[in-house]
Amino acid sequence: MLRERGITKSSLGRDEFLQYAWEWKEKYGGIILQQLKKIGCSLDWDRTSFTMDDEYYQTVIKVFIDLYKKGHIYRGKRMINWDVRAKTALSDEEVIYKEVQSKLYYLRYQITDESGNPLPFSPSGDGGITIATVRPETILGDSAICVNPNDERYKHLHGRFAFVPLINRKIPIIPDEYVTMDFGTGALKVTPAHDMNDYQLGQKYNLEIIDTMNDDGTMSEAAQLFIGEDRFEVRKKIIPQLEAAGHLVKMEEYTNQIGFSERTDVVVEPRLSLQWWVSMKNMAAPALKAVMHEEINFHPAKFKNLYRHWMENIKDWCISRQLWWGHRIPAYYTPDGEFVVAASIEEAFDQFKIQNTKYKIADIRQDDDCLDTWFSSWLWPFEVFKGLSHPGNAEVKYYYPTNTLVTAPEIIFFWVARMIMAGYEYMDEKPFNDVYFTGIVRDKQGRKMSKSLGNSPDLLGLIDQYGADAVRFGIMIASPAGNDILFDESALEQGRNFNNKLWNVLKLIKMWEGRQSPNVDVEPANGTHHSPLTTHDFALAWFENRLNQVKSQVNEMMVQFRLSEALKTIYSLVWDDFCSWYLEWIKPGFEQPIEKAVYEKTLVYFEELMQLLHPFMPFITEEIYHLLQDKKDDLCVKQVAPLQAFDKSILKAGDLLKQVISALRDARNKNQVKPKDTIKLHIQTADVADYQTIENILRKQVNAELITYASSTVANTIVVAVEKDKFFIETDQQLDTATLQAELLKNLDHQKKFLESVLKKLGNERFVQNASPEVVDLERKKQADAEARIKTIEESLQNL
RNA sequence: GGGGGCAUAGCUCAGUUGGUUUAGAGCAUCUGCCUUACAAGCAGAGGGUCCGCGGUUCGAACCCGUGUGCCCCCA
Repeated sequence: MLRERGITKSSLGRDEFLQYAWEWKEKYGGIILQQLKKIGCSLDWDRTSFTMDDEYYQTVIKVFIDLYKKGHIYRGKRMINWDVRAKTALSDEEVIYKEVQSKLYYLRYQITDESGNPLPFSPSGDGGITIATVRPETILGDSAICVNPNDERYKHLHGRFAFVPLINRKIPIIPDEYVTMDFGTGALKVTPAHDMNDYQLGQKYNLEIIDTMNDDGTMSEAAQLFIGEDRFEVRKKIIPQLEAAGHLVKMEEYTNQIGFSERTDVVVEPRLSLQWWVSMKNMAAPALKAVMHEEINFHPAKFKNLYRHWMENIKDWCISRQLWWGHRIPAYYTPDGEFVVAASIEEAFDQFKIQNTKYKIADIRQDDDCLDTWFSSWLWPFEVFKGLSHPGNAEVKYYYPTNTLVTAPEIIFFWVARMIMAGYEYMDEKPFNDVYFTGIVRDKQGRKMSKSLGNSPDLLGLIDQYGADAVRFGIMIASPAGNDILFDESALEQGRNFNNKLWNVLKLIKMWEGRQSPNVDVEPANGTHHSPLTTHDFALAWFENRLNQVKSQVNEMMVQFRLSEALKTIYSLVWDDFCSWYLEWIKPGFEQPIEKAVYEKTLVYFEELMQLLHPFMPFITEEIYHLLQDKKDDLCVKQVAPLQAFDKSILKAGDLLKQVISALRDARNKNQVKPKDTIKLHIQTADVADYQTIENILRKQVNAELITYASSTVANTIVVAVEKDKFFIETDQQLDTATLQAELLKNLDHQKKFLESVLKKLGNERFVQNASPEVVDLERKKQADAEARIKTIEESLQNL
């Protein structure tokens, strides 16, 4: 926003900058809420909260002071990015990395022998070690030379010393795995004051930190040489001097990434500076325990490992940020650098007075830095209910600990871990029971969505294009907990198509609204007696049981946070079981009435399907729920009915029916029987009664004009074997016996191989002895079934 | 440099205590259908040494080891 208006941050004072920041917040902060509403998040929109709200802000400050008093907050040194022109620290976001053509200088240092005496130095002889650097001016701050301990070239030098060229300061040669053997010469100069990584090494080996630079980028007195001259001037000047003294071995062209200040475009200088820290060890202990002992459950659980590793090796938390927007650190300084921590400048001055300060309140200055954004966010689970500003209030008592945190795995340390710590520190209790980690959405190339890449999908645009429910569907179907999802619009298309399907179901059922017949008992062709209620008993009973079964499955999945699986299951229930099977089974003929009982049951089923689907697709399901019948209640608040038991035998019968229908359709297809051509179907089975109950369905589904029961083979027919039963398709079509035979042989081969594998298992004595009886029984059943199928197929082959 | 993860159909991915009729879905592909809810659809089909190797086990996509290739987080 500022950039658009041509304003730079440095041209503004702090107060003016904050004005702009608030303006931005008011304008854009609402956009994300708008998006959440549009995608159907079911939240209490009257109770949004912001960490910079007055009361929350004060709580953050209170917590800082509290932790400081407890001794958990302290000041310590840390490497930061320094802008030598603006003479200010930069946040990481303000550093712009550019690829730069540099030179890599190979410099040779004089070394000592084993007893620490200098070896004679010559540009090529034994008495030296060569390092490579792009910043030769920093050698004046060297504290050590480091080599990889496994590097044969330098093993003899471990424990010896080297001398910094030109100033001859004696520094140790140390071995550490940090050094890469194949970069440069394999020997690294260590300059703790001017390089992040070198600083770490310095800490590890307790090396001297020699700050050779002033805050304006000129050399300091500690450098001994070139004092007061600019770092880049020094780089130019030092090379000829090194060359003259025989230290310069060679120069190479080298491309590297260098950080530039966003504000002044000068090269950023890593610099040690005083920052604020929170010590973490004590707070981490209960937070680690909570997750390891499953008082707090991670979904998926694989993140427990990650969490444990981090918590066991936790480092102190640097909470100061060189920013203006945020919670300003409540530390106050006198001009000579003394400081106190206090809620206001007045309180700070009171503290200074106790220390008999010579300064006036006007001399006191507050810390310029702000707190890390997570230092406010970690209080969220309780302070959002004002649990710290108004301890023990009714809301925090009711809501805390909260149920489930939904968040991204990338902030498991930044946010999740710290909320848990803050929960135990300030509430003496965990902040939530479950943590659900969503996947990170990536683009088709697998890249993370980011503002700078500009590859984030335009959510509102996608909603316009596909609909909110379709977008929700597309994202949820593809994202099991904690796995990244590659954003692919084809999943949204699937969602859109599903919406379309649901509308069409509504359309179909609506067509039946004024077209019901009383329940009739259609006399079946063969005169067998059917139930007095309806000929659709089987379809109704089957779907009702199937619905109850899926409800149980979905319930189980939801409890375990397996959301994408739950959605897939519901999707398949609606599209396959309800639409492709059930509705086709009960659908009356053209302009025929539907039986009242069937119609009413169908309404109930469809409503229940909408309720099952509602959490995933709230808009369309709510709409259909109300369009279907006048309703006083809303799906979004409707309680879910208790789960009901289901009858497995009827589900099995349904599966068999589906299998028979598919097999017969396949046979029709393969024999080029046109969809419109009717067939005569002859069934050879031991269970005639079973087929009679589903005869009407079967006739409709395979377009048969007649179904009879045969006691033996029917000649000149297409033979289809399903389980132990045989089906003979009689048609006017010329039969292609070769194709039929090939099909049967293929099937026979498959069954035989299967039987073979089962027999091999059962023939293994150790299997029969060790496996559980149920498993062995199952194998025996597989054997019997396979043998029966083989017999059927063989008989069919003989008939050809 | 430290840590974590992934590898299953052409593509994107499911597959939870190792045994569920010798692996599932969507998309893509092929065949046949404009069949009065739906062509954004219907009915079918094909497609997989579950990354390589070794081990544990009566039994491994699943557990262990190892190799290879990718990804992420932290520094």
